[in-house]
Amino acid sequence: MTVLFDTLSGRKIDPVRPGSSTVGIYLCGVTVYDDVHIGHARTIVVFDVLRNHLERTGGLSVRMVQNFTDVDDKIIARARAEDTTAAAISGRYINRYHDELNRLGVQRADVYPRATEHIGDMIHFIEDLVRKGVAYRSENGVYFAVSKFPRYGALSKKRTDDLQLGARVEVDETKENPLDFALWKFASDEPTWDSPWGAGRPGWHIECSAMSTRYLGGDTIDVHGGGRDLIFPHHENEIAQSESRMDGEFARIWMHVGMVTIQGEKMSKSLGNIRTLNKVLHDWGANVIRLFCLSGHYSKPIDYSEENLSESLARWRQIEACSCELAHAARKGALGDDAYDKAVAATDNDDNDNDNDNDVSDTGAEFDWALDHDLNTHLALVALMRLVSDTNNKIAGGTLNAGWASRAGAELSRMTGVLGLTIPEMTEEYCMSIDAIVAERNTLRMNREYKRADEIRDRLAAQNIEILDRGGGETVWIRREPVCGDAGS
RNA sequence: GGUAAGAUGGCAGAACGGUUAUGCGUGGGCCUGCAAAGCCUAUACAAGGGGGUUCGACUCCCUCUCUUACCUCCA
Repeated sequence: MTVLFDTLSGRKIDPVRPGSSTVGIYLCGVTVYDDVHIGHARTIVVFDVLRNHLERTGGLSVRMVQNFTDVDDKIIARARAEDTTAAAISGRYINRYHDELNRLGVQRADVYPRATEHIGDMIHFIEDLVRKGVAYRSENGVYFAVSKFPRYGALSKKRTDDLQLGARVEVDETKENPLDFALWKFASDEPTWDSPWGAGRPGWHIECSAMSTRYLGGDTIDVHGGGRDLIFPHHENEIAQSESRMDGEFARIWMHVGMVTIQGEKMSKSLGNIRTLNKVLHDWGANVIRLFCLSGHYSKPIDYSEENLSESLARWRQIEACSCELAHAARKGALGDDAYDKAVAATDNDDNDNDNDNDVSDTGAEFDWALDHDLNTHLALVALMRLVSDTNNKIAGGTLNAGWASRAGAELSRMTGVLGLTIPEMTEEYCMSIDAIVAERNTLRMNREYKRADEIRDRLAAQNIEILDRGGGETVWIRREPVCGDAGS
């Protein structure tokens, strides 16, 4: 059973309802007026892993909905600045979003609803709220009356009194209460939509309430999440408006992902410390970024730094090497190297003979256990790395046999699959061609023609193939994913 | 000013009321034609300060200090 920490109740809750085999997840996506950055990416990667874990390990069917906010003052401002339309701006960034997240290895959501395509739903939603007497029309728009929702502040653990005292915003005198938030804003400049109250645009929060209702069955959502910074006011307001309308619980679990920081400070436009996903992807590659995003618990901040990324790179290098080692051992077994396996079996008997098989499944269980417990990816990574180091131990001890290699190989690819890491596929032909070159080099080495042997090694290195010479004339090669490394970020 | 979260060994970062986290780094060794990778071994008094609860606390409670986030758009 998987449990996730719910921000609202402070408890760990099973995202799966009793008797159900499906989980509905709504992830608050991005406002598409600029490039996606590593902070957005972390949130999305976390939810991607959650989804993989529920689907692959839990055998559940996950419905993933992620919105695009494509109507917003910033989009409009940007459109003006570029002398184009808001739709052109949002379209451009949505395309980039898909392209970059695809490169990051993120599985596509089932639906990507856009605010502008659901104006009708939002209007109906607001009408219901007005009818219920929790929303009112004023000079500048239609507002939600926070005073009509006693639980307001429950998610962000704020009392409405405190909020009023601390308000730094300029108070809009036309509102009944400074905390009231806009459901519909009157506007005359494009883009606008007609509504029963007048032409204008929807407020920000209403889109998520309307679209999550539409795409996740209209009942209580299983998991609703996003970045920590959305807790207030965005999610708080969503709860207020949605629960006022449906008279029930809006979401069973509120899951919030910590910020990505730069030297301890939140990444933000105003500080000018944004690292775009595009750039980071170019510098480190998808696997290293994902390992970085998963290196700490999702609820805590992680610091984007050269050191931290390098550590993730080192981890990735080990995983890569392990995968090639296992493939190598499995190939050798497949070729019927009986003498080899027998020799290994003999060695195996010396120490704790048959606990080898258990090691693999134990490590797999440890991995699953970690993810089951509030998606503890850090601990899951520890399990993954243990499989790597167990393999290395066997290699060093000369006890790596084909059977273990194939089991460990399968487990490794299962784990990396859940984490969304991609080890490049290698065709049989490719492996054989590299094997042939390696054999040629080994012949040269036996003849002490080291200079020519080193040339071959260099040539392979240029193709990102690393050569590991082992005793007994055995050589293993490892395919490396090229990574630029971060040049002085 | 209000609210919340957090302070773990050189760095990163978990779990847990009593047992080695783990990884990176660093020293030494093994392996190699040389490398690289890996293995072995060593290294770390670890728990922000002060109280308390307990047979026993890094883990629970109080307090102080500091950090970050949120209170405006924000993943």
